[in-house]
Amino acid sequence: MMKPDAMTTDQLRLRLREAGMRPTRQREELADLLFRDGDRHVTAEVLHREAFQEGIQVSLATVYNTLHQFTRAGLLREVVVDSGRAYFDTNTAPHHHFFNTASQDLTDIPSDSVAVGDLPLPPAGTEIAGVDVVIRITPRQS
Amino acid sequence: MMKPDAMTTDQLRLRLREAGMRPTRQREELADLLFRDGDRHVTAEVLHREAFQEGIQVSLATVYNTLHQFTRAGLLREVVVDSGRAYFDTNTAPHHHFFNTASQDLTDIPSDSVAVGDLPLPPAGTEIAGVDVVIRITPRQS
DNA sequence: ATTTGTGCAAATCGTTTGCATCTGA
DNA sequence: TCAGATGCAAACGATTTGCACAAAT
Repeated sequence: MMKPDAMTTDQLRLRLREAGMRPTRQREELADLLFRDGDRHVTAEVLHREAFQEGIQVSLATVYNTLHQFTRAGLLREVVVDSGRAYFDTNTAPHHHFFNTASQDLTDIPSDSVAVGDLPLPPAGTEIAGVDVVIRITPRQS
Repeated sequence: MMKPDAMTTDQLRLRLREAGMRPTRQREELADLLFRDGDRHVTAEVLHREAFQEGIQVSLATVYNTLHQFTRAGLLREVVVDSGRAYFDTNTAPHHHFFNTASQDLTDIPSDSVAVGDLPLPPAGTEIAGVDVVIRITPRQS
């Protein structure tokens, strides 16, 4: 059973090639981790630890490089929810997020369940590059 | 001519007291910088430099402490738009932001010009703590 | 007098970079 | 072969912290 945005190894190698990246062992293994199980939200640290646990040998610096290269290639999207660490989302389609401030957990909001109405006109000389909606959630106290 | 959310020194000292903070010289001077001219969006670095230029003597560590204490006291709101530095907004009312990714400039969006429709139900066991909308803008190319 | 705040420098955290070494085409 | 990728450690920028000193109640 395959999630809609999962990719085969071949598709992935092709995308890397198209983005001018060689399909190296590290990039393929990280890509597999990222994309094999559908939507994921990772930090560099988390991905690095996970790779280590799976026996994938890759340095933290390479994880950072790879996350940014994948982002440039359109395979990932960076999500800003914390002014202290960067999150990367394997779902590159426009959508928004819940961020649990207690657990630091980032999850997608089903794309049709938040309607942002008319956007305001951007300031003169600028244009809109993207719209991010983050709903901050906390454990319910009761 | 006074902006609606400007505060007198006395009002401010009272708010500090209510929040359990002593009105010290540094806190009063930083508060004056922050609140005397209406809405502002500052980083710790920017506020520290500005204080220095005005001859206010205060360390960067104290600026950080003060920004967080003011935030806890409800005088400021932290705005997350960059996964590398923290911005603080003197406008604590619910509203949203433009963030110019080229100039790193943060500005308010008039509160009525973005309507976020029905909010989705938060995941089980959680409740909504806040909704942030950030419209990323770039200089218009043309 | 006692508590709280401040400043400094050092520590920490996430992230980036320089450079020698390795690897894929 | 050789441009490009990796790993490591050092550099980095933002932020926090420990602790001696100063200021507020």
